[in-house]
Amino acid sequence: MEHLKRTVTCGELTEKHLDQEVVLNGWVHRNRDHGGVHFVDLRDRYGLTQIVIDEDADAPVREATEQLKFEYCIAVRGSVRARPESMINPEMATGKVEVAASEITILSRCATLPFMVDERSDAREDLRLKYRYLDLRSFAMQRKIRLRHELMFRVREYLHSHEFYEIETPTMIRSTPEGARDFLVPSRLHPGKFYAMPQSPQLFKQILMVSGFDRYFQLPHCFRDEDARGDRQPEHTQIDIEMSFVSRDDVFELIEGLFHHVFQHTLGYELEVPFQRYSYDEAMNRFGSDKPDLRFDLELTEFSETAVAGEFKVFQDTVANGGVIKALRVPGAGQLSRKQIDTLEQQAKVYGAKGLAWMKVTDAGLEGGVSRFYAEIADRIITVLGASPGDLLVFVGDSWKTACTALGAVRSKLGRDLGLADPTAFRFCWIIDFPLFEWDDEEQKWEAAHHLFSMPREEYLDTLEQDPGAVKGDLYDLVCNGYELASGSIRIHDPELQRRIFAIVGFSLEEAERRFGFLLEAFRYGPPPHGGIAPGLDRLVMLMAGETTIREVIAFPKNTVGVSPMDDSPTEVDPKQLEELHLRVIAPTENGAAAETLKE
RNA sequence: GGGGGCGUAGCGAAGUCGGUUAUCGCGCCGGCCUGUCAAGCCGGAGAUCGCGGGUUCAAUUCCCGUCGCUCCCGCCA
Repeated sequence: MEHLKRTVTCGELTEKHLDQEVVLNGWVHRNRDHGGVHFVDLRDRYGLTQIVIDEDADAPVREATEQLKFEYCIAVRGSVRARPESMINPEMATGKVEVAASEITILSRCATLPFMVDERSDAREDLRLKYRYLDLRSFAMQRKIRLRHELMFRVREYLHSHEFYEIETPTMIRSTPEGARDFLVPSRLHPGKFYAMPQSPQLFKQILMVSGFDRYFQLPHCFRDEDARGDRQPEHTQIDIEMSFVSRDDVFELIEGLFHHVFQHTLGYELEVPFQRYSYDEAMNRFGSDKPDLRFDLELTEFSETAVAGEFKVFQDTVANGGVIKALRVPGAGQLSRKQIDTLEQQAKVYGAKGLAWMKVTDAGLEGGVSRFYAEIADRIITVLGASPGDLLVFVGDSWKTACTALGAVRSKLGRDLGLADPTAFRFCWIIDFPLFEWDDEEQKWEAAHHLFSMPREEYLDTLEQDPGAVKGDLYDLVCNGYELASGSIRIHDPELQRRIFAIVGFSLEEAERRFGFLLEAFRYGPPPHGGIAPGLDRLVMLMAGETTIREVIAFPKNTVGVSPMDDSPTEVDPKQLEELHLRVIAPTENGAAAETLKE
């Protein structure tokens, strides 16, 4: 190999290298045999270089050339020469030169490919995942993986320069069933006992604060056994951050600086900081989402008061029963067909709306849909909504949350369908003042909206128990282009306050002790006030790469059913392994009644 | 757990309101070709139309079921 080792890469040759003898290593990207002269585009991570095998090349070179096929891994020795003027390829970084081969060695051969290693390859995703190593050879994938690396590097660079320590926490921890389902790891040494894979290093990073490492970060893998989506899969990476002696604004300032740094150095994109802030209530009211896409306007309007002045009984009843009516004015969408409006309604229904009322604004006033109920107050409606002829007005009446969410979904759909969002823009915002508790209808009890360790806003401290639903927490999300990119909070460090929170969600002291005893114990020893945040690294890279699934920016992702098509995990295991772990597999029955069998 | 979409050669697609030999591009195999860069030209091989069942003289096409992938709701930061 010594003799064949590359002296240059496939991306760097220019006129400066003319007449030099070089050795290149790489893969056969293209192979153009003209009978006499023969071209090979040689590819590596760094680019493409055209190799020329002249007709009068030595016999061994010609022989090797004949054998070349796509994706053969080869070494080429040759001299750099200028391409004839008319043969310059301006599309290629190395397009002004070529390498005249004097020696070609086949390092390894490649079987017939399941798909081409090519930007234009549009193989199905499951096939790409099965042959991920081939997929990753494409420049498109290499760019994304490189972006991911650059981002991780810049994150480390920035946080290091701001006095943060990168500290690893365990990947096998105690199961603290709260939030998502845990992935479990059976213990061989302790029959019947299990570790859990962390859903996040939450408790450990808080304990690191108790330890006095007042600025911590980590890029940990986090595991959640829940159904996957485009923007989430069982295993993801966080930029986990925790700081002591800080308020919310300190966390915001740090993150804004971090993101500004990262965007500047990876994409050359100048992020606007500080980010805009919206309370949860305001975001829901104006955009119908706690992760609004701010790249386009379209804002919801409160319409309850106006609605009751009309004669549409459905809306009147909704308001009478404590619900609200939300309106969305869509400028210039008056020409949408009945069918298109139907698809908007479908979208609203997916999010729980019973229907989508609509009217069109014309020169004559209001037309179509529910307009006949509002003929009397048409002018008022037009004024309230600031509407003008050609607009489409759509409405949802329901509970506040459902009305906002459903109409917000319509807003998002319109944004997509009408192409309202600038695809090259990154519009960040903070969503703050989330409710601390949510009422769980099924269990008939209060639940932590985020997690149990978030601090209530100071003004609610005296009234926590009276009206948990009204309590806002010192909780915050970072949102970009309609995606939740991070979430965090200022934590509770007062054991007494922590106990009150546990009580509200119905944890007895014993229960709390059993689940989080080690944290509570740690908090007996002078815990500092602290808070933190955890941006999702995969989603961030996904957005930066202009992708819509995080699978595109993970080297070896799982598919939507949690399978890794390349290594075909998960798999059954050897009975011996199960025995050692003191486990027995109970096959699921048809109606999933495995639990029954288990209990006996 | 629920809803939508997709499944036809190694890959990507077309087709089929039931009817002869299932079409195209890429790739693959063979040949030709001295300047291409998604090279070109000529020829060839390659498909139980996801799987199972049903209806029918006849099913890739219609019906039922099932599996796989994907998007979404639920779930989940």
